[in-house]
Amino acid sequence: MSAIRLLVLGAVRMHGRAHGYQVRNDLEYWGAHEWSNAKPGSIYHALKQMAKQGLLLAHETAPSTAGGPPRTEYEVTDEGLDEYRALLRDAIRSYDRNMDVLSAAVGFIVDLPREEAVALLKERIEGIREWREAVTEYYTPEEGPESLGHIGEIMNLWVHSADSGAEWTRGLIARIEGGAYTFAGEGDPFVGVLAEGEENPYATGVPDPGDNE
Amino acid sequence: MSAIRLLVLGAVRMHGRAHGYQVRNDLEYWGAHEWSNAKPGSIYHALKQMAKQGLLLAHETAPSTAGGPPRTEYEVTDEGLDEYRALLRDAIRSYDRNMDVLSAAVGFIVDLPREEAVALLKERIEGIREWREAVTEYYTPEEGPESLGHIGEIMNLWVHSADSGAEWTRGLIARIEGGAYTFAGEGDPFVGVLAEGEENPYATGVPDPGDNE
DNA sequence: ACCCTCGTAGTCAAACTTGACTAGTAGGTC
DNA sequence: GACCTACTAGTCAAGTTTGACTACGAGGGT
Repeated sequence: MSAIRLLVLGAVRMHGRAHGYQVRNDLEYWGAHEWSNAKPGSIYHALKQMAKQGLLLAHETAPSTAGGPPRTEYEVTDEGLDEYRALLRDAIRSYDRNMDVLSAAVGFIVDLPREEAVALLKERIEGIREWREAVTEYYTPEEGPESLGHIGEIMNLWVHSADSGAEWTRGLIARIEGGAYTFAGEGDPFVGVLAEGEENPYATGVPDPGDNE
Repeated sequence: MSAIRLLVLGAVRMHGRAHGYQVRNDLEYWGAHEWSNAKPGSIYHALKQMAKQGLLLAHETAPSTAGGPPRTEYEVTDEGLDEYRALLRDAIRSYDRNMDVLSAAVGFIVDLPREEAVALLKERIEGIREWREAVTEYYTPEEGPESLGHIGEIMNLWVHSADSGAEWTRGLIARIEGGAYTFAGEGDPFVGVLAEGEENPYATGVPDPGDNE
């Protein structure tokens, strides 16, 4: 599962009502193009698809205030809200070796109560531990680890990265338990979207962090 | 870019001539289903696509030795070999935040001369360093890092993971420079595919390393 | 003889992703 | 006043990925 649905649902929800271009700008503001496949086509596709599935409600709107083609505005339905929360919880809880989903979820984590966030992160650590154990046991041949040759380096890479992920998760838990950030039901929520007309302070023109692909 | 083309080219090349099911088995043997999108559909699609592009040569074959539908065997063309090497070098050199490509490349790294492997890995470290610098500088707001709120945790996650990737890379360089493994032109290459009829010692039946998605 | 399962080899439709393209308005400038 | 660029908002075809499905034969049980 890619992160795009979670990102789009989260963005629309923060606005209450948003059109595709607004979502696009928010994702750029969040830097999501750096760590997820949040390209225009994917965003518009996700909006239409989720509208078809009843997760979003589409409103046709007049041809826009300042130039350009007519736009469609979307609102999250009750069903969409359930889906959003399910995706969010799943993304935090489960270790799936692709960080885009986790990154998106971290951006929305304050939508959960503080205790639940911590509990989910602890589930995550446990999942990493289990995964690590299964993999190291499974890929340890009887003739000793050397019989794998350089192939063992692949497992080494994955285990290394799992350990690093667990360490980061433990750090985040500590900060959250230490009272950092404002979670659900703790007062004014953090505002993470651009208001209509507001410009992205991190927008293009700044040296691109070098996609050396 | 996904890892599937590199994996498929590499698998076919190791056999000299292989049909889709063989490639499929090799990838399972390598554990690629754990760390890449190597599903049957993707593999057969990649084979057909690369045949159409002239990277592979397709041979229609008699309806198989032991049951089942007729199969198509593939061979890597000269053009395909160039592509294979280009993909391999690129995958090692460039930091693209998705480990499946790197994992695949590590599996084939001994196809390169030892010095080149080390040089490419050093390029990789340099790329990570540049990426890290650009990102930390870019996403540090003037009002101090606290103004980002919990959003800063996303950057924290990515930087943490980049550092971990660099550390792993340094470790691998050290092992290679220390003489580990057998590289191109250093004698009998490591055999990493299943012979016809050979069974996968790591095959299913073993507890699945828990895809908690 | 019949059924059931397993292994072999692959196809296919539906969904998703990508990158290039369209189309309209505003604003500057020569 | 004609042209050029930038911004707004989105569409589209081509390519890729997914997960479920097909079809065939061998082997074993009853």
